[in-house]
Amino acid sequence: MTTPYKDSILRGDCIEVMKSLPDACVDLVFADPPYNLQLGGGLTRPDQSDVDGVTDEWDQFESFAAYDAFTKAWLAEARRVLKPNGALWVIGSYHNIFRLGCAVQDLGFWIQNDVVWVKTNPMPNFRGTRFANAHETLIWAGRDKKSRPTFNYHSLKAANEDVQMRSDWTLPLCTGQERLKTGGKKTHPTQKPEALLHRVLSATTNPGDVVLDPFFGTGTTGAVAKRLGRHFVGIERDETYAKAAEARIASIVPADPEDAAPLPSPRRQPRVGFGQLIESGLLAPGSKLYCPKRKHIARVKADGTLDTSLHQGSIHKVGAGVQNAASCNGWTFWHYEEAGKLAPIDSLRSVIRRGMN
Amino acid sequence: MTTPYKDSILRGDCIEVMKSLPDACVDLVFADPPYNLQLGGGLTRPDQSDVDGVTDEWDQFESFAAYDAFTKAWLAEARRVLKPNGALWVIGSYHNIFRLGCAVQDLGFWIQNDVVWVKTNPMPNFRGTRFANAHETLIWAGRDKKSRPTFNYHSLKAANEDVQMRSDWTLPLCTGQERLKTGGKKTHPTQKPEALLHRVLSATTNPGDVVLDPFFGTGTTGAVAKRLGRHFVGIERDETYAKAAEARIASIVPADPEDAAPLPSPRRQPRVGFGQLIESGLLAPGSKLYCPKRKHIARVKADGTLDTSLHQGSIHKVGAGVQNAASCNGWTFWHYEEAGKLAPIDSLRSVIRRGMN
DNA sequence: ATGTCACATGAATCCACCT
DNA sequence: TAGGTGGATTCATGTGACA
Repeated sequence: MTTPYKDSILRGDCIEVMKSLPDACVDLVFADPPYNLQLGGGLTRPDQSDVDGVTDEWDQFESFAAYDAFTKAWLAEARRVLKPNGALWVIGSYHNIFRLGCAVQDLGFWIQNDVVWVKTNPMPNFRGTRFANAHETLIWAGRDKKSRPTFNYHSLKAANEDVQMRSDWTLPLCTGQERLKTGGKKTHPTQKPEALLHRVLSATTNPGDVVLDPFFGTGTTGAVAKRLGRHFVGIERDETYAKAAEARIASIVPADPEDAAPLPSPRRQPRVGFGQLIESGLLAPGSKLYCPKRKHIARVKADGTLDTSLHQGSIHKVGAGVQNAASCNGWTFWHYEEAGKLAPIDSLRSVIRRGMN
Repeated sequence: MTTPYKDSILRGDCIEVMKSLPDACVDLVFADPPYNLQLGGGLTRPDQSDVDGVTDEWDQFESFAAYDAFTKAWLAEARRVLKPNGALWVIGSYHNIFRLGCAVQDLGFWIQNDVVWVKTNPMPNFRGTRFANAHETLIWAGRDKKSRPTFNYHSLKAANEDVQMRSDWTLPLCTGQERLKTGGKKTHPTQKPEALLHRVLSATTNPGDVVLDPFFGTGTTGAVAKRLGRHFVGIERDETYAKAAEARIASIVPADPEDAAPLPSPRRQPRVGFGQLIESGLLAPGSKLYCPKRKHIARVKADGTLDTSLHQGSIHKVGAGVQNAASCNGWTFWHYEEAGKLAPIDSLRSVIRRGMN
């Protein structure tokens, strides 16, 4: 399916603009919604300076109700334009993240993780009345419970000292050269660091995917998407921000497609059956396989099954059987002998796979 | 005002029991309510052993609506029994924290901070499908917008190497000797570490204050309160938990009020992965890395892995691969070129680390 | 006593594909 | 769509056996 408006910034209110997009046309939505909605949106009442407690609480309730209505409206549209296996990221602070998270769940999204962006250089709390607000929260959710969102597990692990990536990410704020300036002042009050979007997009999209950002601002999502070989659709109602984003993205040089591809996952490699090892002559019928400690021995049969005195069947079933386990990965459990040493039969599968290229 | 039931554990449903308490009688509420986990079938580790998930009856709810109704009911009572300047702490994970936070706001509490408990030793993700769930979230809120909750800013700062205490707390899980056992098995599936409560109570209560915990469990709140010279009121409906808590608290020796009990360790040095060099723009996708003698060349990929014609993966795996070695420290093996000279990528990691201080 | 290694375990919404 | 099967998948820490 082709996505309209690919790699461009649409002007207008994101709810209205999303309504003009077809169903199921984007792979990912990344959203950094405002939480300090001012009068312009017509969503909150004015902040009365001298009110009694009752009115104060009522006012607070009204504001929350209006914010919730706004949140549900844009999230519903975002969900509609997501593909079945699409996913959503939203980011917020304690002012709005609980309302966002609640709406995400109520609309049928299925949360995969919440992630905390721990800031290396947060703004201190000057008045000494609270803890320094040193983090923001992101929510990663599939379109629904059945969705299987993209997750480049092996890339993340390899990039993280071969240890799986955790839900806490320590990253600096957007400062210095990266921070867009207009006349010496910051162009946008809450510009997100590209490193944050880099991690989001390289973790949960593939090259060529389309990422929608309904609160595009100065276009960090678009800039990183372009650099990583992903497509973006931005929505922004403030022309100043949109113009700044366009200029910024125009200057981005995309990575070579070869460099943008995530590490291939074993789950997506071509399937090689155990029988192919015998067919190809890598293992002879009648040869013996051993568990790592040589405690269990099985005989290879010509039809691609294993045989012990007690168990017959696939390498997995027999491996589970001899261990009295519920399941077993026969490729790593069973070993063949060569020059007196044992090696997993998985290494023979690799030989077959190499021959398939 | 005297508080009834001080330093004791009340048996029963927390909503009913709280209704029997007078208005405005406690200084702090700490609550660790059921998380409504909604786990699927069984989960096994890669070594085939079973994961002991939380499948207790008390964590089961019909729907989000049922959970929300329960949440609002106990929070409303908690708010009623709080003094005007009293405060609330709740803890949860992404399964329930957004619903908790919403209810907290809707009922008129005023959030001071959200705090993330970053776990040093979380359970990994065993199937490689998500980020390791390595944190939980706490919300600290005043009874209402006008409340001025206790906050021991200066003692926190002094105990934190004279740096302002932040909203991210790095602490280990409750394991080892601290974990209560019954017949060799854990007494409670979700016992919280005392270090966490220590930080909560020393930060936001004064000696002599009364702390109510409506989900007392095995009484971590009571144990820490007693040690720190605070009073507690616990509510627990499971007699086994309540009994265990009573025995535990009886053995606690209160600290001498003069003693500044040591606060748990400061935050650990976060891991810096090779991926962060690319995320931060220190290395561009497609740039080349060399071994010291330029015999081997690898290309940097956007996902934080390396690629030669033969090997793909982490800097360490690829370094080992090209040398045909069992292992390799990629940080010192791989070099980048600058002004015609080679420098180890470890020097770029130092740049990242400097930015994190 | 000291070091090594095997083993256990923690609030977990934890698979993909084919028939 | 429900069920069956192939086969992919873990980090930090504490305890205890054993050399």
